[in-house]
Amino acid sequence: MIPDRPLEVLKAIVRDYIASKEPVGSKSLVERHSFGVSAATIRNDMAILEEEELIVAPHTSSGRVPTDKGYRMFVDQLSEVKPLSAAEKVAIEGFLSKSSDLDETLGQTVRLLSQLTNQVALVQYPSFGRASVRHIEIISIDEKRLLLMLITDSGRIQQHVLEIPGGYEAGDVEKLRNMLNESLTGKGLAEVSAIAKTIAQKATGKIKPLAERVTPELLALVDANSQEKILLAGTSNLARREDDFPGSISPVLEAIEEQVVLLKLISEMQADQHGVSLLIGRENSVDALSSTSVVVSGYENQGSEIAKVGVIGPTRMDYSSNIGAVRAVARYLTKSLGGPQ
Amino acid sequence: MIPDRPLEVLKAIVRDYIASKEPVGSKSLVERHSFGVSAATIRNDMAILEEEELIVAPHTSSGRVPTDKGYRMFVDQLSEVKPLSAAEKVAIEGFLSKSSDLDETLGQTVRLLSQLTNQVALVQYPSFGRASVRHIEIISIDEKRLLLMLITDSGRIQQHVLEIPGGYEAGDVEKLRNMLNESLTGKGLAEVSAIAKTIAQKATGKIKPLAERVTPELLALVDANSQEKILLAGTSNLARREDDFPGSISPVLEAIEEQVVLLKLISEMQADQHGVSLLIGRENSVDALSSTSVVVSGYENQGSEIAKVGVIGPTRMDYSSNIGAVRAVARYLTKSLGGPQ
DNA sequence: ATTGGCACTCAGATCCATTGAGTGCTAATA
DNA sequence: TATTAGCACTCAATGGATCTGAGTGCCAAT
Repeated sequence: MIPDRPLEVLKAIVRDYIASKEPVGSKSLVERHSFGVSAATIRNDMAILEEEELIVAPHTSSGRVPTDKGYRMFVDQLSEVKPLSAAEKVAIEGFLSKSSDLDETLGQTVRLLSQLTNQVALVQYPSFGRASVRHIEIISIDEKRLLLMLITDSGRIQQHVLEIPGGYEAGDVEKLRNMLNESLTGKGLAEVSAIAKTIAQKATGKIKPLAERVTPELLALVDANSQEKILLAGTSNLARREDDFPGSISPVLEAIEEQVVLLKLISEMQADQHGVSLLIGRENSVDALSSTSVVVSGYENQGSEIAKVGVIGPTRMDYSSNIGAVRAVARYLTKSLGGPQ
Repeated sequence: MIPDRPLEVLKAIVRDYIASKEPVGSKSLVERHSFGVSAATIRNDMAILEEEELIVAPHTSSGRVPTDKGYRMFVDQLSEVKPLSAAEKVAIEGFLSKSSDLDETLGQTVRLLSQLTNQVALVQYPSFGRASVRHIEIISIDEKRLLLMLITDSGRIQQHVLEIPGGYEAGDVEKLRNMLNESLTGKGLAEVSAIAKTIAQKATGKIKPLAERVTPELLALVDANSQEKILLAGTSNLARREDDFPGSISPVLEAIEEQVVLLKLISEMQADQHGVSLLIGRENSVDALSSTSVVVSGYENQGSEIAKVGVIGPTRMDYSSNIGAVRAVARYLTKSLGGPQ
């Protein structure tokens, strides 16, 4: 077990390094913090930390830098989540209380979070998993085109324009819509496929061709809905931290733009005691992201977690603040979504 | 007037510089191109070009680099638009022929264009200007909530969820929807405001409170619709060109993420003879973008230009290919949007 | 108008000495 | 046993000094 003072030293090293971006040495440590012991003692403590691979020296005889493991210990045991300032709280409330449209809300959330943290922010669209059909609508656009809409109880709205080469009759559309809603409203998206097919079969007379045209599209909508989607904001915040990335930022940006990769990453993350989950450096499996950390938290709609929000930035980030911000934004987002229910 | 050979030299300089990224000198010029004259002669020509501020020497006694003015002359008079390869054409067709949903189409377009050009691609959403109402729909979501939708003839769909604290009756909703559609379908968005207000006033009996609740939201939708919007893709392509930007790319990325700035920029651009319009370097008024060039083309729906697509990248870009790609994508996009009409 | 020749320039590479923050170790101390 | 002062040592970074070579501008000859 590592004694207390060395851990305090680790804490100081992480803080100083985050603040200064320079490897931190024993002398500057005793200057800035009042450990009540001499630099030589601190050096001994640092030797222990190095032994444990919590810190590392970029080159012989230079200051030390936290390792991923060091950061991990820092966030897990040594740091407290920094609560938001009053101003920040006001900003969040003002930002999120405006709209009841999901698209808008998520868009604002991600921008807000990126401003709050000065990192790249991301928000995942409510995922399909447990969602169910709230309503299906078919709207006439013109003589040969219909707009098919699927509204889920997570608030997500998916639509698709449908060509009906031979035209259609308003009454038929009406009937089909009623049929669909009667059998599908409240059903989980996973069940839609089977049910919709039986509807297409049961349909008779004039409605049949229409039903046969519409139901496959409906399934496509469900599919599209199940396609996970991520919103990003503040990419330039990452670029501003250029020198935190060995070589070039470009591969990092590429990886972040690759939604599939990101989705896989965050979907594997499980919240810890703070309600927040994070991956530090190489803890994530994406090579290009080996010098970034990801902080995410789940947000909920009607009491069940539906998706995640978070930030991604250099491992050398201010974990205390970022965890606080992500957690707060996730909470407000939950409130904002769950509120109108 | 500048004689012919110097212009040829300019052309060669631009090409070589784009390819090599190094300032190009007289010797390497005569080596790579067969001018049939000696390096000294080329030097004389270069002196003329420098006189005209078409090229410039980064430092005394080094090769030359094109100025913005030089690039401008290159694209206007010396280069031809490179036609797309067969493979690229196939890629475009395959990409764009899939979907009839505007959101999807634009999303695919912008990704396609960024892949084709290896630049940051952008597409502007159809702008409100000349759009008119195609259809208004009000859908019941649950007892206390309605979904209000506005569909414009440019294909844009805008929606908003509406709380009706006291609940509503289905029949009333139906009546209101019919009223709205009768008076508004086909009207320009600009006229909606006035008309909608008279509807709210004319409404009587039970419908009145509902109308008074819905019409302001409808106006808000029109407003939201008039809010220009840009889709971006391929930001990392810019990062990959890091060294084309003096200092840091970060301000460039910031400027590009700032939609308002970009919108202003591209909305002021008017297509030239190629159907393509471009701003080179400082020709645009945004300081952070002084070392980028913007290539855009308008795309159309039903014969009237509705918005722009294009790319943005370092001034040192391959204009011939990029102009070709942007033009082609704009055309295919027009076809893809206009087609189903 | 073109060219070979030549002196000149200057960014960038290479080399070298210096500096100083920081280390590890040891022997003395509390 | 834990701490400390002292000291030799390391090595990245800094700042000349020098060298190199691609490239220029100009001039006299063709």
